[in-house]
Amino acid sequence: VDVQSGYMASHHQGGADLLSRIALNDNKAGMEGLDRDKINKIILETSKGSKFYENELKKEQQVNQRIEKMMEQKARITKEQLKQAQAEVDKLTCELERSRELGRVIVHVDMDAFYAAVEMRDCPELKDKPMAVGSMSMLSTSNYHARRFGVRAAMPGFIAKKLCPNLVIVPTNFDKYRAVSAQVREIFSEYDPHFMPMSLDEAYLDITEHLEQRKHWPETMRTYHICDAKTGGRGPQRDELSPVLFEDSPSSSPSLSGADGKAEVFGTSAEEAVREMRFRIEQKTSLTASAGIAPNMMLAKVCSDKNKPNGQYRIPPERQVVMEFMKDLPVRKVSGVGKVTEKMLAALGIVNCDQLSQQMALLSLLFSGTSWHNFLHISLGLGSTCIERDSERKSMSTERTFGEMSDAEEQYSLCRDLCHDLAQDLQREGLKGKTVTLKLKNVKFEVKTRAFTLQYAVCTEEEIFAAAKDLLKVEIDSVSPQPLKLRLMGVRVSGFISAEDKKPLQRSIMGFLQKDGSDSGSFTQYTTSAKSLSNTNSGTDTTCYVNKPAVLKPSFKISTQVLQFLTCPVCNTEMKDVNLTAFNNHIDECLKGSAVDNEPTHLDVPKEQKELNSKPPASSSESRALKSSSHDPSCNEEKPSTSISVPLVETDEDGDFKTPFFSHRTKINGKRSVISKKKMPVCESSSKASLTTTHNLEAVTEMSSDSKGSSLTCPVCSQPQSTDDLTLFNRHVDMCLNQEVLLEFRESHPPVGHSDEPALKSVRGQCKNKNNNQQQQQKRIINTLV
DNA sequence: AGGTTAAGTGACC
DNA sequence: GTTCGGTCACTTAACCT
Repeated sequence: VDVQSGYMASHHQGGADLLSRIALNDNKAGMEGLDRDKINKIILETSKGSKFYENELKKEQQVNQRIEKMMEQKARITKEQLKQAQAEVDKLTCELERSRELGRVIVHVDMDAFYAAVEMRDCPELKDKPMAVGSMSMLSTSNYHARRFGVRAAMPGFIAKKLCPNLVIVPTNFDKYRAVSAQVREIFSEYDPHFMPMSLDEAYLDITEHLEQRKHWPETMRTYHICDAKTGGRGPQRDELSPVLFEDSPSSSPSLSGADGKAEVFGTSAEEAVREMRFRIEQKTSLTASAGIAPNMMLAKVCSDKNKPNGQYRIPPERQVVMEFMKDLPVRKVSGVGKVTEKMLAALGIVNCDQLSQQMALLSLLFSGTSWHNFLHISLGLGSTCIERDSERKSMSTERTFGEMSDAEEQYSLCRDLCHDLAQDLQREGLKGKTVTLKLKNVKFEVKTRAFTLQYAVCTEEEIFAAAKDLLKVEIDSVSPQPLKLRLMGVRVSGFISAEDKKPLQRSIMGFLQKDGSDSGSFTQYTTSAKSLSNTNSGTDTTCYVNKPAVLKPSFKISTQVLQFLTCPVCNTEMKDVNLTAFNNHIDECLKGSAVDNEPTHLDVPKEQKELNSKPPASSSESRALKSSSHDPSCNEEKPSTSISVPLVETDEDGDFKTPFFSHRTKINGKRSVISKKKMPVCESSSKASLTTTHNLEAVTEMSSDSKGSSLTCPVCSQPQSTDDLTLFNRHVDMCLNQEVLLEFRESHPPVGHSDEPALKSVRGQCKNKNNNQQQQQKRIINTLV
């Protein structure tokens, strides 16, 4: 009879409830009115006894224990506490209410069953068959026909086959999805040049400005013609307008008779603009999309699901309507509330958002600040109202699942492969990180992560492997003489040196180069790897490299600004009209080259510059990349401001799978703005990050500077500096450099990163301030390297 | 007080 | 017969200094 009822109910259901994480999740569109019991029975029978199933049971019990703890905690809450909590909640509610923003028109667009729809479009035979995209072990998505059988995304193919023996499973074809995605994004950018893609098939738009202008548009600008199969250009024979998603799928353009040449005029309202956008998407790609229109992202996201597929829904910007909408909304529908949160809330008798708002005081006592603040936002129908697309990537990883692997040699070998792949990805984006994490999943599906934070940022295969291998060794040793029986291994690098950390170094080098010291702040260095640079004159790799560094990931903007008459501090060559990136590259190369005993290649900057300026190579893949980039709205903000045409291309291998994900929730809590606005005071950032000039210098610098930054030692003259002020310190370093001590410095400190033992010396120099544990690990790594 | 580490949740398909 | 993914961000809790 009270809030406990939900919990009690689940307790008494016994077995059935124990499987809440295995049972069919019919949260998604197209899954209504299914015979859940029958489907769940099949899923259960197929899963039962498997290692996966056993592990899910274990996790389920862990969640149940969490809930029990929570209930105990709840029992200890006094009326007094509750009252006080309520006051706090009320106060915050007031503030939030005061700052409620209803003025923006936010749209969330989501392609319907995207991968499946693409495959159906390109293979008409699939049209009226239940099909899914993926493999026997995992499905990415399914068409609506298959959903009727309970087949859905994230379901293993073999179970799907049990549910639907006639299911056709098509392997994924990401290149195709990326291409279609690019088409769709072109349309998005016309309604909001700053739209935020969340994945290949999904994006948020702020169409407030568009609507403002649209009001004054003549009808001709809002008129779109239906294109038939011949004039459509895109796509194969289209006997129908779009793939059949659902038998009763609403026709997307009811006013069209289907006759060629017919046109439709769209109105000026938000609904009409979005309907127009969806119409154009369908015309262009033969695929349908659904959309939600609301005053904030959280609501827009919920709305886009409401009339899926091929529909849209709008919440007008009125508080009353918003609250009315939220009242009956199940919490699970909100992005960020997953099955565990759902279950925890259900234990407290909270299923919909109305109940959520009723229990806020209690929740504030049971959950962490961030959690209950998030709940409060949801219960008030609040969400982020500004769409920021830029944000810095926090980590990069790669992992692989495979058949049982017990042989240690094989495991090390795989580990190296992973490091190799990861290093490539990191270098493609010019990232270096300090923390290396190894992820292992054994044959019982138990996941372990083991991390180690180095004193310096790394990005090469050797460096990453040196750490990862060691972490792996510890795990292997811990179970020996039994072997580790793995089914997955992954490697991650995080703790990237941030743009803020890099800036002072640019100031430093700019101060060195331009004695007046004007400007500088806007430059962000592109840290390249010694490895990729060493290939500079060795063929395809080079061209690729030169043309690709402009991958537009948030943390990484290349300055293409032209600086006139730069003089290389190493070889003294004067370079004209070189952008900073090329210049940095040159210096790296020079430093390396002179240490390795000058190969002539590293001085070949004019050639590199020529390549930068010249037309892109004719290689088909690259011209494709260029073409798409010229339309890619993501390039907008970072367009080069100069005559040098460095193509700004999104990585064409990883595309949006690596688009950083930020839920509305993150933003609500203010974290996002904190992150993006945060300007770390220079003094607080660790010394090494701030005083490096290029990454080649960086490692050397670390050797001589104390890891905790209590005293700073000049990397050039090796004299400890009395100041803690990094600006002053940088100035000193600049001066030192100016005095051409550099040459001497270079001879006594051969740059690292080119030999077989990367950064070994810098590791050695760093151990002092570490605790024992880390010291030991560090030593192990050193041994490994040696 | 703040960084690291480990584990888990949630998101996308 | 066998078979349950890959990538990223965030939170939390425990631990360490």
